[in-house]
Amino acid sequence: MLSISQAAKVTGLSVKSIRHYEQIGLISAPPRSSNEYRYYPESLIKQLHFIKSTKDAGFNLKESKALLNLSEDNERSSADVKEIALQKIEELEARIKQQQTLLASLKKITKQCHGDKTASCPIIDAFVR
Amino acid sequence: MLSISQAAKVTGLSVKSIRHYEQIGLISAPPRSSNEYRYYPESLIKQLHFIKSTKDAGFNLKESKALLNLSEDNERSSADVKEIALQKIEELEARIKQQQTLLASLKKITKQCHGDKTASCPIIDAFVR
DNA sequence: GATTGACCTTACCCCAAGGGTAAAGGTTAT
DNA sequence: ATAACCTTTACCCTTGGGGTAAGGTCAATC
Repeated sequence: MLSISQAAKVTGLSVKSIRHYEQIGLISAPPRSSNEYRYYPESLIKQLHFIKSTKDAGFNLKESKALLNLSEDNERSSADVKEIALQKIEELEARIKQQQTLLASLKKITKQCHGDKTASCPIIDAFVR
Repeated sequence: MLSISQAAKVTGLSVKSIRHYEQIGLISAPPRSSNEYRYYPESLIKQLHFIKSTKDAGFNLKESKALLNLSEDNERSSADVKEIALQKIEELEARIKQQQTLLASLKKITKQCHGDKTASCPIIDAFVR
């Protein structure tokens, strides 16, 4: 049974995050020792590992929760999992595309700026219209 | 002199945003009529337009503030403006790159999932480790 | 036995950039 | 006068925690 700081260390999460996940019901409350300290059995450590992985993969906590539920559901169909993943892929693609558009236009106007001591500035001009 | 909803309409901002910008000191407080309604002179409308443009270009409010200050500073050097823009470009490039990495690995593991009625799922497996 | 440092607890405020809603009051047109 | 719409302040909500305070606990050293 690991203490919360040990759980944080092995999972790569912060102590604060772990408490937070408990508070929002992402993981269930761990058992407490007589001094009210939280202690994490293997099953919870595994869940925390799982959440860390999904977070690293770009999912938010709500999605992590859904994935965690599916991971523990023996009756699941992989189609349900794949749907969540495909949705995230679409979302990522859209976000990337939008940022690429922003980047391109910002680069374009920035290139035209001399970047010297004079006040004349095409970047500012682009925003003034 | 435009009312706040008229100001919102012409700038493309929301009423809520305009009040928010005032509250955080991004724009100065507009004059009020005897009934305490805010009224926006041309100068403020121009500032709001400017902020909308910078926001659309991907800058956050703090950066918008800095750019707005520079836009009104006759003593500015375009180098200062360009520095902010270049910084944002770097930031965008880094974010895009990171998301592309995420996207690539997510696509890779997702492709391996059959997405059928069986429980077997390489996506879940990737998160369990 | 006492102290020290590291750990734990709850509870509160904070970030960005507003959205939503309520309660109250003002304006405009019919 | 009444409806429809506008404005005001004020408060709570969002995401994913970070920071900090005040207090309790534990293990080790003196």
